[in-house]
Amino acid sequence: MVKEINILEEKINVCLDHEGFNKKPEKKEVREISERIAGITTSISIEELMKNVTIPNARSFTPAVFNEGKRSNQTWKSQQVFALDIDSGLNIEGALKQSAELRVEPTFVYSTFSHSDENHKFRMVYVLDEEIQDLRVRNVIQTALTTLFPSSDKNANDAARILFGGKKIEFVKRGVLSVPKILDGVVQKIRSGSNATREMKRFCKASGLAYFKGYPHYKQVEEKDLPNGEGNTLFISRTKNRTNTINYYSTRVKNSHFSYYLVFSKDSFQEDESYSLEPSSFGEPEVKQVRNFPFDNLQKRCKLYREGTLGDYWLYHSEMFGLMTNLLNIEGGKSKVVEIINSRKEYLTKKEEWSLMMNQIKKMNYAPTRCDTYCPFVGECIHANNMIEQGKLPRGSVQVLQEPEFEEVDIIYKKLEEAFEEIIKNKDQGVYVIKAPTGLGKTEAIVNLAQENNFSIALPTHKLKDEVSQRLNAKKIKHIKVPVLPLLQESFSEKIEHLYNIGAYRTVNKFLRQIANENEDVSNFLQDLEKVKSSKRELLLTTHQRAIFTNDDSNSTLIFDEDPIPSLFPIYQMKVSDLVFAFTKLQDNEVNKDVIITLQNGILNAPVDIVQERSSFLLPSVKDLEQTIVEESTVSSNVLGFLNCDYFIKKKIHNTDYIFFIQRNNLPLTKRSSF
DNA sequence: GCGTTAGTCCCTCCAGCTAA
DNA sequence: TTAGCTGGAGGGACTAACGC
Repeated sequence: MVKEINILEEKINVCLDHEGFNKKPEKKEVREISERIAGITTSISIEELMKNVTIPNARSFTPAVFNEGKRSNQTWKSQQVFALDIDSGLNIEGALKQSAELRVEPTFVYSTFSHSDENHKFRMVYVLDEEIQDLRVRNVIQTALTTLFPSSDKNANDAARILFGGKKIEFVKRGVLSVPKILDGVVQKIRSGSNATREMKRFCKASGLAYFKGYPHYKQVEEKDLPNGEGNTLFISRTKNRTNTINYYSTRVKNSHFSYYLVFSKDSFQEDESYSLEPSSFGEPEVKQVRNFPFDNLQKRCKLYREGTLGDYWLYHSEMFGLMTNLLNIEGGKSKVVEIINSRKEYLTKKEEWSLMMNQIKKMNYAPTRCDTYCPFVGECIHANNMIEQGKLPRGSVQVLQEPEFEEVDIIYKKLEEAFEEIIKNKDQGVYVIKAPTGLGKTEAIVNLAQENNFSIALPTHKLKDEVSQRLNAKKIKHIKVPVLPLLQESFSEKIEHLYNIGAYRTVNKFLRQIANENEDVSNFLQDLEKVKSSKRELLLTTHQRAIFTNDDSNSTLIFDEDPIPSLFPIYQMKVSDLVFAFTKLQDNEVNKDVIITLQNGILNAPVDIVQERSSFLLPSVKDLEQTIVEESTVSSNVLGFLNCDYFIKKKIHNTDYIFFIQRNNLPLTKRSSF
């Protein structure tokens, strides 16, 4: 929930006289006020200022504060309050109506002593969201305000001006203005009037701002997009460098206090005020439009865009601005903006204003506005940085959906050890899963746990198994480990590899027993394996594969170090032609012939890219088939694995049909597994 | 008022480059 | 290796300005 603050309670610095009047001060009194007022710098709330400058107090004040206690344009120090005197040509209602149209509304208005119902004479007081400390910027603001209200008194614009008290407060608005907002109002007013180019140049000359592509050169940007360096012609206002800021919130979302910069004409800082109307020497970086933008995606993912284009949601000025800065940076986005403008007939009155805004955004290369600075639905969706990224994430970029939560490594490690302890103590059978970040020290925790407990540790590879074995030895922890298949002569290893490839694991064991008689290494391997199988309540190191495929009763608890999912659900692929070839061999066996033919047709007729169920009722006895396939040396694919799978998918890669399938291996049912 | 011209917007296609 | 990105060319649709 956005917290609304009472702007009127915010304090500002002015020089406020201590003497009140019930009429305009006489010349002598004015001289006295003038001499003393610069020394009376006062920090006062807007509300108190309103009370102090009207009857019964009606004190005089200067919007500026001064150095050395001396009131002059040279000793001007800073200013947050600006005022316009209207003595003729405009009544209060008319002035307020114009202010509202241009979105440059005064914070309060008070009538002066010579005000009457027939002749409105009043002062419009504008409070800014920051204290201005650069005289050039102060002059820009004052010129902007007098441009917005040409009927205002031209003689009351100097920096050191004293403003007398008045009759009463005629209007209050709980709001403050920013420098870019005032300039936006000026641009809107000039652009919608006649002879816009001439008037824009005239304003630039009067304010000292550089003229850039038909506009005064100023831009509201995010901190990161601010130009580098600050020269004589460049004024940069960084949010963090501002003083006495008033953090206001609009009725919707936080959108105050953007950074901005102003570019002054080459000579405007010089004493003689000479002005060059050459185009601004400070160029705006060219921004390339995003191409191939999927507007469909944006339609699905962005409520503001969706409801905006359909006309379901009434867009406020700042929201339309935000939408435009995003869409106009996309190729084809202009049409979408036009679509939005035409989506509601009520927008017709705003058409011209929005068209001007569109031109300004394009000319000044406004960057896409961030969602969280203007979107009313920002809390309702998981959104990217801005609307463009919401529709299309550029290659190589990352969208952070949720900030990670960090915790001390030591604390997490302790939690990990406690989790292991709990599993070991808990005697209930089942699978326990521990999700811990990489590098936390899971293996270390397991090794520590092994000091006082017996269980089986399954590691992904023999290499890692040996590493853990070394760590256990270093801590003098007794353990046994499953042996590694010894290096065999080429003919043997080729045969074993072939058997593994076709999925004939049972036959591998059978074959090893056969050659054990002539090969001592294999004999030792089998003996070691037997020892492991018959061990009871000893710390055992094994591999994921061995742990899944071997039924031993060495320990009741099995801990998988690292994720065993790749071993539990291995993915295989093979050419359809290999499978069909294997099936033709299997058809020689009369018992399964019909089943195999049906299975083969199922695969050949399966559509590509769609997951297919491998009908389980067609399953022949894999055990019987293993012998047939093993005997057929020309079959080299994992046919047995396929006959064990539940689902497969056919894919066409470079005009060749492939079958992909996932095999499902079960965790040992008699153990408590944890990983 | 009408036809011509210039400019804008935006789409498609192509070729070459490059991040993943 | 490959999909995504970029720059550039070309062209259709539309609009504004201009000349007659």
